[in-house]
Amino acid sequence: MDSKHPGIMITPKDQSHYHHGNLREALIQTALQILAVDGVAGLTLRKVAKAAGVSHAAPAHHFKDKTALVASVAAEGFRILSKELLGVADIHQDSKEQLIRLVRTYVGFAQREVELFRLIFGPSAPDYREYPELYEAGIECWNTLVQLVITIMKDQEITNCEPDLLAFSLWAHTQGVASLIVNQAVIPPHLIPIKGAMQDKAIELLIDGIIAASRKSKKTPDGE
Amino acid sequence: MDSKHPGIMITPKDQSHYHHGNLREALIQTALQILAVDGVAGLTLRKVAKAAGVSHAAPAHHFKDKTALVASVAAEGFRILSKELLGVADIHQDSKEQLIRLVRTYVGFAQREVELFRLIFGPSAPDYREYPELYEAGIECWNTLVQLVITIMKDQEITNCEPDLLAFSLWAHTQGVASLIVNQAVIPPHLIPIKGAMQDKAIELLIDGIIAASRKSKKTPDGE
DNA sequence: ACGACTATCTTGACAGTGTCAAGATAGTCG
DNA sequence: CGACTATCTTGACACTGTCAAGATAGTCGT
Repeated sequence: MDSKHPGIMITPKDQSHYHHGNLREALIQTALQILAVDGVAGLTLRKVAKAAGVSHAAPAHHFKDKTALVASVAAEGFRILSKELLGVADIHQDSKEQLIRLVRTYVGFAQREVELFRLIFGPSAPDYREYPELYEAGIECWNTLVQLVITIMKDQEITNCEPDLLAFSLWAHTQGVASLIVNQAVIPPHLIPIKGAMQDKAIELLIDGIIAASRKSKKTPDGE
Repeated sequence: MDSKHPGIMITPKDQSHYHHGNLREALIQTALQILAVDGVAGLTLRKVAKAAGVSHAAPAHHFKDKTALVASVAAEGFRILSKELLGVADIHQDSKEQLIRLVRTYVGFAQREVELFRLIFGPSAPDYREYPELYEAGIECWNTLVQLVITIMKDQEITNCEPDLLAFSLWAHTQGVASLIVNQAVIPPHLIPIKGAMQDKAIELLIDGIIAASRKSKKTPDGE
């Protein structure tokens, strides 16, 4: 048990500090690492405390609850995701390609940071209404997404729906793909080898659909 | 605490049985009710045992683990979902309408049985490879979905993609919508009032997209 | 420089959790 | 009727989150 997290120990930078120095941040980072190894179920306050080199009750002085710590970890997750999504925007290219890239980045994040993704979008996610930090990080992530979608819509001259709506639809689809993959949804065995291909196809289907729908509505404008 | 589950007590049908009679099934049903009230986090072996009127270690003789019980509960959830989806097939009507109905049913299930949905598709879901009962129930649910999609594809003369692929795409999208709603994903406040409308629009977008993509490919067949 | 004062961390305790071992009980079969 | 098995109970264990009380270190007023 002890040897399971060999390099995970996060020690204060300045040993002279009896007071850890920046325990709050250290706890979050430690929690992130433990989460990645042991999953949501294995993320324990006491384990985090021990790995950070403090007593089991030390976290209480920086986080009211275990939930509060989880909220901060989730917020950190949102920030990481935001950053990755922003990276997509930097690459200038065909906007349909960019859209696909966007989705791939999202799904890629989910696959790479499985447990973090589960934490953020799963049942263990804290109520964001109670944690402003989490809320802000989440909204920033959403805004990043919408901003990208708006750019792409201009490019593709899609005008038949609002950016928010399109972003939501895209988000839902992406979220679904990621969720099904990450949470190991029950998929027939003969489909498992081509799961990756299916995922790509599913994305294309949606994007083509959006564009096609936009073209259609340009010819036959629908007031609704 | 005791008064929180007033009518939840599931007692043996035949009082004369010291041996509960059918404790296994009773535990699953009790767990379903506790799950609905207290959520995944509140689903406790001891609580289930007490509500079923047996000692805290009694479940061990019917379920190897807590996870094993959860697996059975999840399997039951899949069966409920399957049944509801099948109900959609019974209603004969325009197949696009049927497709929308299908998605609505799925999302409706997620909204009505929030905690059960979280259990099935969340991190707490047991590995289906270890629980044949769960696997079978899941596959049956998937097959139900595919069967419906095949019917609809025939109706709409969609031939440019395999049913499995379309089903997966549809499933992913639906799963995403349900997941975002159920797990209270961070959504900007100004969008919350129109969340329902967005959900409907998102579905339509996908379905229109699929159909449009099918039409397109009929005119310009793409070998890939 | 010295004594309050506060922030930070430790120690110890508590109820609640899942799980295991050992014993009690009831139904079944030879 | 006695052995046998399935089923359930009791008691214990390590582990969890949380709280209260005390110890420690840094800061500030005087």
